[in-house]
Amino acid sequence: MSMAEDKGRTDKAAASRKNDPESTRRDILAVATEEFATHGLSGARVDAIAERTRTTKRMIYYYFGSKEGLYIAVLEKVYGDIRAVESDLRLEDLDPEQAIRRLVEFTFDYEEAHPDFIRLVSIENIHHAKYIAQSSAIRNLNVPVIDTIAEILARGHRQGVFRVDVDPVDLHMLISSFCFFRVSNQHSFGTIFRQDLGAPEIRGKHRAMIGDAVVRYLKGD
Amino acid sequence: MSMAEDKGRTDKAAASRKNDPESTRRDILAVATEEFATHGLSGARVDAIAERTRTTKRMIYYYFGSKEGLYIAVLEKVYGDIRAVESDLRLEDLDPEQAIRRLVEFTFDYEEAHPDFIRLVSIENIHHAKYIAQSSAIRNLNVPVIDTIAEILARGHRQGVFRVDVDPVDLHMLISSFCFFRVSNQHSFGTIFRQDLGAPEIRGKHRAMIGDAVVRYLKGD
DNA sequence: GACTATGTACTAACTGGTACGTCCACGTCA
DNA sequence: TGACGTGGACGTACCAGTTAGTACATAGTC
Repeated sequence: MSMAEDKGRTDKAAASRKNDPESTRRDILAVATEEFATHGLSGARVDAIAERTRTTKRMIYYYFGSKEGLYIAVLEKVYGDIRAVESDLRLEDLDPEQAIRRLVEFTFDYEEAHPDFIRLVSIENIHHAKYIAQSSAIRNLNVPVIDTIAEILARGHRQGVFRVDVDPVDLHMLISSFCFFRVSNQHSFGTIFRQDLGAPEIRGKHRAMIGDAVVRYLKGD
Repeated sequence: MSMAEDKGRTDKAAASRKNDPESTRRDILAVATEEFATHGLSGARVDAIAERTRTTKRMIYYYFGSKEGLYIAVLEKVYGDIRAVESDLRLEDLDPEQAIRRLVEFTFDYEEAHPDFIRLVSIENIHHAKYIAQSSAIRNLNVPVIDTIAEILARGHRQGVFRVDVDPVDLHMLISSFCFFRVSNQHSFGTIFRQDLGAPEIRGKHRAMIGDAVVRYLKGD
C-alpha cells in the first residue's frame, strides 16, 4: 500500500479537481452494484450509472473497459463480501444442533440483509452464469461455509445426534434455497399469495421454520 | 427516391398468403416465450422474435400492442399452464404422508421440466413483479395447490401423523423453494460448487432429499 | 517531464415503434 | 353463381430516440 488513507481530505467541491483513483473506482462500483441489481445487465444503463457517480462515463471505461467488465467487477465485489463474512463464522464451540441452527440463522439473516446480492445472482443465472465462469476470481473461491458444514456434520455424526448421512453441499443447498427464495421471489410470491414477506412476524416464522426443518431432517426418524 | 417503384413484385415470397390469425398469435407467443426466458425483458429483441416467427414484427404490434404487452401475454400463458396442471392433482386417495411425497415429486418434476417458467418468474421478480401485478388474470389466480396442501395437512393432523401445525402457504414455500432453486440457480451453483445439477443421479438424490425433509418436518420430533 | 486521471463532445449502430399500402375471407346482391 | 366491397390480417420500408463506446484535449501528481 502506498498513499492511501491519511491526508484528512475534504472531498467535495467540484471546484478544484482532485485525483483520487481509489475512491473514484469505489464510487463507480457502488453505484453500478445498485444499477445492475435493479435493472439487470441489459436493463442497466451506463449513462445512468455515470450520472449518479461523482465522475463521468469516461472513467467507467477507463477503469473497467466495458459495461460487461464493470458488471463482472460488481459480481466479484459482492461474492468477495459474502465470502469474507462466511469465513468468519465461529461455530466450533457450539454443539452440533445449535451450530446448525446458528448457521441457518446466519444464512437467513445475511440473504435477507443483502437483496442486491440475491438479485445479482438471479440476474447472473439468467445469463447462465457465463460471467461468473469468466471470472477466475469467483470461479476459484473455495466456499468456506462448506467446510464449516462438513465439520458440524462430522461432529454431529460422531456424537450420534445426526443419524442422516448427507453431503455438505446438499445441506447448504437445502438451507440456502429457502432463504434465497424468500428474497428472490418475494414479489411474485407476495403478489400471488397476498403476503408481505418483509413483515417481521412472517420473517420470524420462516426463520424458525427452516431451522426446525433442517434439524429434524438431520436427526432422521 | 420517394415511393417504391418495384410494383412488379418478385412473386416468390408472395407465393400464397393465408390468413390464420389464431395460429399467428400462437406462433408469436411461442417464440416470444423462448426469447424472453432466454434474454429477459430488456434483453429480448422484438426484431429477433419477429425473425424467428413465420410472420413479421408488424403482427406483434397488431396483436400485442407493445413489447411489454407481449411479455405480459407470455406470463399469462405460462402461469395458466401450471395452474391447469396443478388443479388436476388427485391426492385425496393417498394417505397423508404419501400424498405429501407425491406432491413434492410433482413440484420437483414440473419445475425441472419447465425451466422457461422458472426463468420467467425470476425475470419477473427482477422487475418487482410489476407485470404480474398489472395482469388481473395472474393476480387473481388463487392457486389450487394451496387447497390441496390444506386438505392433506388437515387429514394428517386428524390422523395424528402430522404433529406440526403449519400454514399451507408456508409449506408450499418450503417445497417450492428447493425445487425452484435447483433450476433457477443451477448455473451459478453448478459453477461455484462444480456440480452438474442436471445429472440424473444428483437429481434423484435431491428429489428424495426434499421429500424426506418435508415429511420429517411435518411429523415433528 | 512523464505518466496517470479526468472531462467534453461526439458517433455509429441499434431498437422499439409506425406510416402506408396490399391482400385475404366472406357476406351481399344482382 | 359471380362480381363486389368491406373490414380484418398482413408485409415493407422507414424513422426517431437511445446507447455503448471513443477521439481528443487537459489537469493533476510525483
